[in-house]
Amino acid sequence: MDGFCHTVRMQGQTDSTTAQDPRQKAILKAAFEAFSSYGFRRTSMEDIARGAGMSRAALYLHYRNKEDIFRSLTQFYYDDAVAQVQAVLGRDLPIGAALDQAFAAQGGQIFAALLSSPHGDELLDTKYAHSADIAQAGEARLVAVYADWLRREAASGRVSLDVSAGDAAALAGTMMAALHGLKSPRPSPDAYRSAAGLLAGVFARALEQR
Amino acid sequence: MDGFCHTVRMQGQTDSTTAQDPRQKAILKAAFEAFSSYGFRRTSMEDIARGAGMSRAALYLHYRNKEDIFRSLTQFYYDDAVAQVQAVLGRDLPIGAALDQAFAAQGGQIFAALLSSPHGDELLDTKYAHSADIAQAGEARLVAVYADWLRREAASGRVSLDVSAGDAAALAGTMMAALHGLKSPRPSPDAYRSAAGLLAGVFARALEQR
DNA sequence: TTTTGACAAAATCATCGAAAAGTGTCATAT
DNA sequence: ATATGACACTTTTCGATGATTTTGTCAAAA
Repeated sequence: MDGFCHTVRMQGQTDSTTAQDPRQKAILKAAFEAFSSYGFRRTSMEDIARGAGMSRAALYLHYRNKEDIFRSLTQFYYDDAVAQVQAVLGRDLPIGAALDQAFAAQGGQIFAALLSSPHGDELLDTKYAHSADIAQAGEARLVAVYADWLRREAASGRVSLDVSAGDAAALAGTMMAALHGLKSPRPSPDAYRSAAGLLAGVFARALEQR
Repeated sequence: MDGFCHTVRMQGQTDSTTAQDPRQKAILKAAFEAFSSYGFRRTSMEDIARGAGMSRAALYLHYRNKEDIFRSLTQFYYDDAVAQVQAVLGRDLPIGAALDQAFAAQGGQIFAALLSSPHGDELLDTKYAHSADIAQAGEARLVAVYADWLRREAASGRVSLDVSAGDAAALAGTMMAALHGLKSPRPSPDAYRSAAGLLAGVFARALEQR
């Protein structure tokens, strides 16, 4: 597991900060390891501190408490996902390939690994309980990224928004929801990838200007 | 809430029987009311018996226990959903209308109301814990119904299965999963209907022979 | 400055027994 | 035939207890 080196922007109680700091990176990484093997409740600050190579007291110099760390991790995931999807969709690929790669980039990330861990259920609860706001904002950002892309492609005449009567946001929202649905049977990464690819093909065909 | 008058077929521990019997109908209806307002755990056999206008002892003449009642309710939902979807898809409508009506018929039913009740989470857990087999079989039946329809339409040249390389079952499965995804944000019935309609349009466009 | 050991406060856990509620199955009454 | 009251049994609930763990914040050491 790698990739804990991007910019993380906090909100609400959590201060605005970055994970550029190698210490923060180490903490998030240690927290990820601990959460995915023990779950949220069973992970103590001691566990995380030890994993990050520091004392528990030092940990409190960086994060207010366990919830704060989890929220930061959630924020990190969405920042990462948004960046990746944005990168893919900015690459001016054919519709089908763009959606396929965007879906893949979005699915195979940090949080997905967390949620498919042995304690996935509890971590999902935790996500809703402690970072519902971040998740909601993150989903909204993702929807916005897809919607922008749809509008761009529509403007250049490569896609038609007739399906949603021109409403790019509604279409993007439905795309996201449908994509989430593929995760409900807790499929293997491979099965998920293939279903996501199929779904990408469906949306591509539905959108292509004929 | 109405519609407890169809044939219910049990399996496993549950005996094969029907809900034609007005008593059974009354029991299922009472159970539905109780489950949706108290949740599964907090609903006692006494509650259901009273709601169905009989003594608790009489209830045991019809169902082995609470789990049995819940399983029967699950079975009832799927039988109903399959019948409705089958009816819609047998009506030889245009692709878009067929999917739209099928999605609607499938979503606005008994179980959907249960799961969007105040105790939706617990009831969802209950469903997985006590009737995962029925749910899985039901989902499979639904997928099969859609897959059959896809094959029929493909044979008559009205749809193309190119998106899934000719695999009707995979396509049907992805359709179902995507449809499930629309429920994750716990939308209002109206919002769900509109998202389902949009999704139906997307699949219709992707499938239409051009 | 930066980190930590140590402390007090808080939360969690296991255990207990008594009270309450719920379950399943009779013998009996309608 | 059906349905029910009543009985024995099991499960849940609750409050109280103390041991244990965890948390958050210091003053002090490196």
